[in-house]
Amino acid sequence: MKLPKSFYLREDTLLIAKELIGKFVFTKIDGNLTGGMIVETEAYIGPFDAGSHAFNNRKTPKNATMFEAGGVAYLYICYGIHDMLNVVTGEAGSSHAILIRAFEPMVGIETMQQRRGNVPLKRLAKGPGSLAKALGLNKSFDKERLTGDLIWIEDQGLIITPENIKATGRVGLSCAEPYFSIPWRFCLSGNAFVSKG
DNA sequence: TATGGGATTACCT
DNA sequence: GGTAATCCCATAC
Repeated sequence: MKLPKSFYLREDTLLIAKELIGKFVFTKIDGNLTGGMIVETEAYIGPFDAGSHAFNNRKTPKNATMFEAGGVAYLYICYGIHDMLNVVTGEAGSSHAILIRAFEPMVGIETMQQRRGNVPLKRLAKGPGSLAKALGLNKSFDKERLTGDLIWIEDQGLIITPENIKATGRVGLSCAEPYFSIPWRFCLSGNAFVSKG
């Protein structure tokens, strides 16, 4: 079943980030259904997190989407090249978000390979930039609802036990401690599609 | 109006 | 394992 808006509106973003492991993310763009099982996420707790765009409640036109109520997508361009898919969580104004870093391809693999340039299956959606590209997403999908028919996340009843979720420091940040090594990255232990570690 | 940096990836050795 | 590619936008002048 498609996750309802209430799933995203909760304030416990770290819990949601863990719960997203083993869920299924899909997009349907130009009639092409693509997606797979989420195996890696990172939490960004806006106001209290120097690694977040919204640290100290810093609000700009660029990150305004993070201040929306939960249940929308926040797409951000990094290094001018890579689009990244985030899930906004919490009530309006919380500025919490979760970066989807990797999924295991399941549906529409041919379409995703065309978008990615026929890279091997193992690299299809490994890493946030690759993932967004495989799903056909870019900044024009910023602020798109996750409860509509364009981008959504499903619970397919898969149970992931806590022992199978590994928490580590986040990747790619250049911010100061303790934010650099705080374990707010979650991945499915031993899964071959996790981007790192 | 000018400038610097960024939640990365891919390719070369 | 190291490094170049690449471009939007927030900040400063």
